[in-house]
Amino acid sequence: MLDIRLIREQTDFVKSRLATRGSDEDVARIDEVLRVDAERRKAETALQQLNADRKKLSKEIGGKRSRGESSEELEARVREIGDQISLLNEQTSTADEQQKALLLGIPNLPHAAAPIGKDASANPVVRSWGEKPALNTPVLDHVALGTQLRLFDLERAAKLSGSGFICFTGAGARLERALINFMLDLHTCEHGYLEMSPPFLVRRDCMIGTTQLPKFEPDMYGLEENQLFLAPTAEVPVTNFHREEILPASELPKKYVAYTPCFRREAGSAGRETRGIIRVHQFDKVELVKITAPENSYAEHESLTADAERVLQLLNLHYRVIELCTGDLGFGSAKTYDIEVWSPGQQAYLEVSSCSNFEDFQARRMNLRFKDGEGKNRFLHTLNGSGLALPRLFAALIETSQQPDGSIRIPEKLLPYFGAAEIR
RNA sequence: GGUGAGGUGGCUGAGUGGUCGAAAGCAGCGCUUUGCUAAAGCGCCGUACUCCAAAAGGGUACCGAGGGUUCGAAUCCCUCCCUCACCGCCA
Repeated sequence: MLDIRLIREQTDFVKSRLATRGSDEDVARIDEVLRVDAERRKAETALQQLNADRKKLSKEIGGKRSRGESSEELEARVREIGDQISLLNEQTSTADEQQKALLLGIPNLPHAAAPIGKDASANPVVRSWGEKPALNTPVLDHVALGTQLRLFDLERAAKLSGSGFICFTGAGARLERALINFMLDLHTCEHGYLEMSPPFLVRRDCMIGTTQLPKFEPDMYGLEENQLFLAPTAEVPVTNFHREEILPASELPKKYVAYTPCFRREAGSAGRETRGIIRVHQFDKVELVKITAPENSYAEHESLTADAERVLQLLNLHYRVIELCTGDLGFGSAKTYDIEVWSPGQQAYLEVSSCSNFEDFQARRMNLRFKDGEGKNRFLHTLNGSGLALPRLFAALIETSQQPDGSIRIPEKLLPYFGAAEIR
């Protein structure tokens, strides 16, 4: 959520930053929100005056009554004021709700240095690591490999839950578990994150806090009766863990890592990148979340991205890092790096992590603050990134590690977790 | 799921219709005095919104949330949420 004061006081700046995202609608919403804001404040000022009058007169009535004097005339006047108050009350709360709804629908301002561009084709490659493996056999993709070695069963999974679900089996299930444990250990023991195992079902307020709602409700799984949502990412429960809190500066930065399954409708993505286990309705992910003072958030963003990259380096998988241009940037993000691992089977880079700095955009929505050195309450900055998302990592890993005889060689770092050197 | 008890400021805890944004204590900050691994005294000490060109200074709202009664609600009524205890059920 953008600061209404910033919108009021630096309207042109806000508009020009928003315009880089490429949506005229967002820019138009600024005028709309300013109009409603002016209305709201006008009504509120009048309301406050009336409240003050009523308060004063009511006290006078109290005084008169205790002295045994008549207060009928005053009471009539206050009753009149009361009527006006309830009218204005409605006006202010309507304007207030309108303003809030508008603000919730306006995306974050891209960072000043963000590459300008219309869509994903304009995302610059920031760096790449390793090289595409030279596989001399006919290269199998993860679906062929997985089927052949019985690592997962997509057909039977469909029997359980429909298309877009995975059921890992045997060595595949074990490899999934090994990867999760490997990543959790890496981030907790070497990168200093605190492990968390949060609920997967979260309340509506949390989904608003981390910007999944209200705008992206069609993409979420919800449980109508009790107003809970299946978290599409651990970002939601973990970031909201401190919602509505004022953290002491001494406790910053907060660094959390959590493994959770993630649930996404992926509405409208049918047929796009849907082969095998690349885009599914439920997948596992290890997520990194940081809550920091504003001064440090960009440094923390770099190190968070590096922490996620480390997973691929240790597994010896070729990847590249791209920065999202203004037109491709997520709704709440000011700056995002995507980490893309190389998939030999698809001859393409697959996104396995998206590392974002939301600045205070989420913190405002969840009223997440800290006490700074001067004792003032200020909004924190929140960041997150996958570290990493599993199915795609799984796919790239087995494709990269395939041997001429059709077996898969397990990377050295995974041996303690997997317990065998190969899958055949 | 049932029954009961509760939800007040950073914490503890008063307050059952009128000068209560809220006593008191603790913690915190500042000053004074004495002086030494501390004590005493005094003062300050919530958040949000809003008015004013700004500062100074006003104002309004907030006692779990939302409604209602009333001239006036922390205080009375209703609904909901949460916490605790006991019972039931249960991985």
